[in-house]
This record gives sequence, structure tokens and C-alpha cells, in this order.
Amino acid sequence: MQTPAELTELFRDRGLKVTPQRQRIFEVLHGNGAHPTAEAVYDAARATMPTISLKTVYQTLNDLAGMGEIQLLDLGTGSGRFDPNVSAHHHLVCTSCGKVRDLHARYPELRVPHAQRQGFTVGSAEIVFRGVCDDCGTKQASDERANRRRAHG
Amino acid sequence: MQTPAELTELFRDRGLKVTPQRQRIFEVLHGNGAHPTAEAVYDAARATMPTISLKTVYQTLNDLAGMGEIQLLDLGTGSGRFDPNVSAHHHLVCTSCGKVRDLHARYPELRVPHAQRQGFTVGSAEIVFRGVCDDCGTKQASDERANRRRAHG
DNA sequence: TTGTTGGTCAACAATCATTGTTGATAAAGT
DNA sequence: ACTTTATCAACAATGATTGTTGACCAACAA
Repeated sequence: MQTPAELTELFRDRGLKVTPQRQRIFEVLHGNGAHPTAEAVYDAARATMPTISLKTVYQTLNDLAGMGEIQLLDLGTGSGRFDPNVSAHHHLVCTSCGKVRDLHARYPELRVPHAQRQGFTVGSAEIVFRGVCDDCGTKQASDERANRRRAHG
Repeated sequence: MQTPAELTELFRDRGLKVTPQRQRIFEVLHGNGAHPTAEAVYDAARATMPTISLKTVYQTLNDLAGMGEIQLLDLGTGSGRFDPNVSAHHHLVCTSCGKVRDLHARYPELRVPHAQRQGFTVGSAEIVFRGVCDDCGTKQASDERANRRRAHG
């Protein structure tokens, strides 16, 4: 997505008002590679603007998605995640905590074999790599150690 | 997944009773490549068993998923879909009607470049190809023709 | 065949993420 | 300054899914 200043212009061009709440949301999203949920954006915004409402956050996120400035992802983690990175890319998803990271890699082989098209006209392909992130990996390891201690003691 | 007869045995082995409702659900799923939603399974089951409840359908689908006989997919179509095909494969999703089809193809290139792992230990990879199915493609074309006629008339 | 266990049903409430509604207030943009 | 639109709070509603209750009945083992 574009910088907060550019988004401000974009909103003005479209006749949308640039309110402090919206600017706060622009800031929160700017350079955020963590693919926040609406709730996460809400929490981050509230840190410096305690009266902002979750409704307003959803509203603004949907406006941004409608303009193509951010992307709404459904990666099977229970709630939608908003990705400020709009260019073609793939995702790493932690099956333990739901963390999502961008993956910038080219997969030129990603074609559907003709015999398998089943009548589909394919427009895009996304890869979701599922696994365990470093945080959850080390936590699991220490949990297991704790379990062993408990079993022995 | 296995045949209804094999599933019957599996349920018995686990101390689960084999009721007509469950057998009906086995039949509905057997050889079903359409990735039905819980509602779709419910509707199909009701065709010959009008009193079966949606609750029972969810229950049995979850039991089957717990045994690894079917797979619950979240492909961003709004509701979960149940896939009787448990082996590694990918999916074609219609962005218009939500239809899902299996894609049996090998993508040996599907590795995360080491420099991009970001601490993740990757276990699996799924590709979702999004596009328009034949039904929706032809429907869209005829809709457009109708729109042109309306505009001219 | 009978008894115990568990499944099923209906009806309903509850969950979670998300969107809609209302009416009052405030602030943005001309 | 005036018009328009955003925001807020509080609340209801959505749709998919799960939980709850109590009554009933059927599967399976003895």
C-alpha cells in the first residue's frame, strides 16, 4: 500500500474525509508486515486513540480494500487478515498461533496442467505454506521439557 | 476416505455406534468430489432421510475428520468444506460460485527458499488456484449479452 | 433378549467475526 | 458558516458452527 500521506490524498480525491481516526489507521498499517486482524488494528489504534471504535476500523479497512490499497486474506485462521502488501506473493502460516508472514518468491511452474483444468479459467494462484514459527517451536520444546520434568518428579 | 463398509468397521473399532444416520452420511460422502459444505451434506442426506438433523451431520463430519478420513478445508468461500480426498493435492476454486475441485498434480518446486524461512519450520504447502468455472463463465457471457440487449433496446 | 450405553432429535441459546441500525455529536472540506 | 459525512455508543442481526437440555430410541454386548 501507499504511504499515509498518499492515502490521505487518495481519500480526498474520492470525496472521503480524512479524519484523525483514518490517519491513525493508515499509520498502523504502514509498513506492517504482520498481517493484522481487524481486532489487532483496533488494539494498535486504541493505544494512542482510546475512543476509536471497532466499527470505524472495519469501515476504513474495507474502504482501503475497496481501493485496492490493502488485501483481505482468509487463510483459515478464524478471522480475516489485512495485508498491506498488494503485489503477488505467498504466505507462511503458523498452525499454532496463526501468525502470517509474506513470502516473496517466484514459482514460475505454477500452472494447471491442461488435462486437469476441469473447465476452469484460472486467474491467480496462492500458495499457503503451513508450519510452526520460531516462537511456537521453542515454546513447544520447552513445554515438552516441562512435561517430562512433571512426569519424572 | 474409505468405503462406507470400511468406515462402519472403523466406527465399531472405536466404540462408536453405526447408526442409519451415520451410514447415510458415509454414502453421501463416498466418492463425492464436490467438496460439500455441511449444509450440502445435510441436504443430500435429507433427500432419503428427512428427519436427520444438521447437528448430527456436523457431529459425524467432525468425527470423520478426527479420524483423518476426511479433511476440513477453509478456502475462503464463507463456510468450511469437507474433502473425502485425504491424500496431498491442491484445489481449484471458483470465485463466482464457490465451487471447489481437486487438482491432482505434482509441484516438486514447492520449497521455501532458505533465506525466506523467517524462522518457520514448514510442514505442508497448499496451492489454491482461483478462477471461474465453466458454468459461471458461460452464465457471465450470456448475462453480458442480455445487458447489451437491454442497453440497446 | 434384555440392559446399558450412547446417538439422535427438536428447540433453543451461545459463540465468533462481521455488518447493519439508530440518533446524537462533532468535525472536515468547500 | 454551512453542508456533508464520519464517528460514537449501544445494540441488534447475520451466518456458520457448537453447546445444552430432556425425551426417546436404537446399537451392541452380555
